[in-house]
Amino acid sequence: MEGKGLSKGFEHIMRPTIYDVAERAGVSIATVSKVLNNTGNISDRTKKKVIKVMQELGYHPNSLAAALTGKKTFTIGVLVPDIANPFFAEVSRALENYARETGYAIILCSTDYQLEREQYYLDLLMKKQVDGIIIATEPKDLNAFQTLQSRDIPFLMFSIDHLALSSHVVTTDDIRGGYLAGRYLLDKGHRRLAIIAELNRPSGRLRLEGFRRALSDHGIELDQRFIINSISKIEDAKIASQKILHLPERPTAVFATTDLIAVVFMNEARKTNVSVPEDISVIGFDNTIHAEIADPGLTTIAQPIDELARYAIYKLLESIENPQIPSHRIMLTPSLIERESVKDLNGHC
Amino acid sequence: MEGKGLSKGFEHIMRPTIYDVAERAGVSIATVSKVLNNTGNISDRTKKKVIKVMQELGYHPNSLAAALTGKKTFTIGVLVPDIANPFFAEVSRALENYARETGYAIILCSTDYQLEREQYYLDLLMKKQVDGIIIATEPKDLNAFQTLQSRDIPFLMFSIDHLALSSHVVTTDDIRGGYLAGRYLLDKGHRRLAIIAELNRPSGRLRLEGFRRALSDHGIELDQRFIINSISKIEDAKIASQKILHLPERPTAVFATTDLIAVVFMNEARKTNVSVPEDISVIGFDNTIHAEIADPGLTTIAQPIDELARYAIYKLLESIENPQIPSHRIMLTPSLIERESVKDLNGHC
DNA sequence: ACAAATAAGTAAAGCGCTTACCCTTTGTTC
DNA sequence: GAACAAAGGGTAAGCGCTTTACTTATTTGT
Repeated sequence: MEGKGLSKGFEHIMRPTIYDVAERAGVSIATVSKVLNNTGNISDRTKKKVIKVMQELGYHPNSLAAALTGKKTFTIGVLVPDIANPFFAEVSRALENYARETGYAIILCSTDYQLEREQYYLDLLMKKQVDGIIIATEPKDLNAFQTLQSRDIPFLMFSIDHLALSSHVVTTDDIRGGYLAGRYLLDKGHRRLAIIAELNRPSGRLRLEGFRRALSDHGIELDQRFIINSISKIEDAKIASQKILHLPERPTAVFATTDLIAVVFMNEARKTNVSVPEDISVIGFDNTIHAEIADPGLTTIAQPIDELARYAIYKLLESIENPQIPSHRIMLTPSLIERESVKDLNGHC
Repeated sequence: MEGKGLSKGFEHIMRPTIYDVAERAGVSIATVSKVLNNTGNISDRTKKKVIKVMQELGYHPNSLAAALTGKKTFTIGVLVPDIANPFFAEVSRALENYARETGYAIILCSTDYQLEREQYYLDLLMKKQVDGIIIATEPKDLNAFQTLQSRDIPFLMFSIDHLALSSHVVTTDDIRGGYLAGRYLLDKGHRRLAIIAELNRPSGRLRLEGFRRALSDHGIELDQRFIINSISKIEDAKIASQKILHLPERPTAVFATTDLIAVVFMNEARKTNVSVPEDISVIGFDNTIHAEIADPGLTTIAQPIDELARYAIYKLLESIENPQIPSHRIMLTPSLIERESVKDLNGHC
């Protein structure tokens, strides 16, 4: 036993180990381990004594060593494209919260939309032996994911989907979201509708699809010229907004597939002396802080972030416990948050 | 050597270890370790062979095991109060970015302003043997930090400071920031100035202090009634804004100590038919996306987030390498981002 | 051509913990 | 009070890697 514990005279620099606790408590390391994990049969008296010593020594078990034997690190990796994007910031927050509740920590990886970083991080997470991975970046390189599959690392696609991958998926029903937006505008009496969509992203296209269906269910075909493409960045959104504002026959309502685009549109409208919602109505998507802070408040489709996160953690942990479970895809329904950016045209007929 | 590697017939479930690589490459594990870390003397031929085998096996070294011997985990913990707050989201992004560049991963912990979570996370991070910790939450419980000190875990306070703690500190010079805001408004000819400040936070009070000094340097005393307290939340900010808007003698300019407050103020002003910047000028602090997206664009004091993050990582790694280095406090100067929310009164004299 | 120097590898001892598996005490039952 | 079962605790073998100390193969100088 001698020689395993604290080197004498170096107490201040060596962190105490299980040997130190054992020695000082006059028990074996097995006993200490058992009180640590509440396993085996240990008398109350011994337990108390050991715990007391741990506190005296300021002992914190080394979870690395534990993981090396126990096989679990209680860490999960989360891959997002951009943590500074309010949507992903909210997502991270929610994921982190549920992870904590179940005793897991999160390694956050922001890929900045770069494929190479995606690879780098996936590699890193594997090296760090995370117990599972949540992926919220659009998969560019299927290879990397196939590696995950083949190495039996549980993972889950969050808020995105890929047909080539048979993994767990937790996502918002974007089609339904788009439908919801369309339906709402129609209900409010709007007939000439435009959309600014992120056509380069699957979710943007799905939202468009839902929107289109809402209209066609109502006997209206979405005019091709009223579909404007834009990525969710301020400059791009400005350009797209101006296109809409200068359309020969201006629509009475616009559906923007992200709140950011919607807010930028509202600003551009104001600059062009077009008032929201008096002259033109706007509806967004995501219900980020932008929607809440905007003036007038932005009516928007809310992704059920908290629910998504809860399911994601739940499903992931489930498949960590039992990798055999066949993969599910869970699609949660978004909901409409009504604020003041859509005018009710019905009173005016 | 036999018996250490892959259990036959279980190749698909056991991840390959250094033993498997060694066996298959016909070398010892020491050799494999050396090519892995590029240490020692290994011939090119052997190196190539080993690398080839690693690829064939899809071998990823277990960094836990490495950390258990090598003493470093290449992981740092980051404690923020709320990852969904745009400022901290940006901070996390920047920190993560610099950490990645230096080969470190980040465990992100969002305390949600709760003391108990702070403790929980600090404990977790110690268990996970992080190499260092960056703390961006205001220290409520000095005890916990003292533990860090006593256990010789390098840590660094980010964008906050505490006089009782002698640790590394990287922060924005809030006083100078407030001064900058005041100076700018004065330069633009404003004399009747108000401030909405987070008086419950040190940074808010320092910004107020700087603002006050700018005025007094100019022979103006900041009127006590023109100092409004508010936390940085929409509802609170609305109330504070209304107080200002209904002041008997309305100020010509307002300094809000966060962008969120500033933007809410702009919205409230608009609702009250007070136009920004025509009737009242506004200047914010932080230069978050809110400022950029606002209409009119919000003139604001930018915290040098990227620089702060760079220094923070740099300093932390430095003290990981060499814990003897005496603690420094680095204060970076904020800068003014000019947009359209402040009117120049000078032309009108 | 041969010792000295250097290059290329290996064996083995941990790192701090978990976990079979084993050995003592006690208490229990008839 | 003999026989047996828990309860309480200890021993020791790893987990996958790094590293020191050491052996053996290959150059190099003269």
